[in-house]
Amino acid sequence: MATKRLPRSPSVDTVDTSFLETLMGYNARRAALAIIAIFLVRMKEFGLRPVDFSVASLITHNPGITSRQLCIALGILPPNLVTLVNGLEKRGLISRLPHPTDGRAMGLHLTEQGLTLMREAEKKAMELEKESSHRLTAMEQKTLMRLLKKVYAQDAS
Amino acid sequence: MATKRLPRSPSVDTVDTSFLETLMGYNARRAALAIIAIFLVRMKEFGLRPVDFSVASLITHNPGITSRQLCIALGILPPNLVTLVNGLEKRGLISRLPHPTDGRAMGLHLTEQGLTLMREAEKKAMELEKESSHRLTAMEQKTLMRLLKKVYAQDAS
DNA sequence: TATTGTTATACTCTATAACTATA
DNA sequence: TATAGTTATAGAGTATAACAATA
Repeated sequence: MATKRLPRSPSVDTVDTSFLETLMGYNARRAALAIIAIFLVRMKEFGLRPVDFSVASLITHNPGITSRQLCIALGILPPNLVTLVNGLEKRGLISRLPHPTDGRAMGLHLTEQGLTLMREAEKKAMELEKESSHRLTAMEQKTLMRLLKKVYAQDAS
Repeated sequence: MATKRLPRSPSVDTVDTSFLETLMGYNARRAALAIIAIFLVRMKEFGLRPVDFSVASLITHNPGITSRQLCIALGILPPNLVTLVNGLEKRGLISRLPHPTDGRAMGLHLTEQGLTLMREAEKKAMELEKESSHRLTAMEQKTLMRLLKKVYAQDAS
């Protein structure tokens, strides 16, 4: 067996991330994950992950919304929404009522228990805003919100 | 028109998403997903998903970087990075060389093939910027980038 | 004793095909 | 024929525990 000498690689002292930081996708993903990380911790008491919360919130503000409408609004695929809705129903937070005009569809509604929980959960979610963007001024927060909406506008993904 | 009968579940004509849209996390996630969706399609020719690209890009600009450094910089857990690095190595894009001072670590480097691919991939990634934020002015893009960095600054997640 | 890299593994998230009942 | 909801399932993504080699 011949002795094979491998070249040694120079070590990196501080990692240069400057190129990645020029990419909008990288920055948007990092920012979203940072905010979601806070959300996960603070909303744990309600047993609501970000998507559960989004679904429940849309039902809150759109009584009688259908699964299909939820899927389109949130970019969730129908098979994956089933699990989410079933979970909320099993916890007694929502109920399914027959749709007034479409016999295939079901209208989703909050129960009294669901309403009580969502009132608290949405209040907490609003409080989290301060924590999520505490490094930004009020004006910067408003600007960031507007620009983010502009980025994903017209998108149904 | 006949008399309207009170339905058990009123239907929703247009979905009201106004509350969710007041939340930074919701907007940030939607924006990030919209950009990533474009990335997935356009970078398919290179066989690089967002995380593969991030790993390969950091190796490009930090020759000799270790797995541990990659994990910290990108918020990836060590066991999950192994699969990513193995994939890049099996494709002949990167190679592992012994670390100059730490016998436990390996320095990661691009191969010639990897360098050729990453030059094209990073060029394409920069072109994607126009597509990702074409609804924003140059000034707005600069502002958005700055504010996003401010949101996730000091975060290692 | 602590750290780097790794294996094994489990759990969540996301995606596709196909079925049912209604339209 | 098309659509709403569902089932089953496969593939990504992400998490923890534990181990070998080295510091």
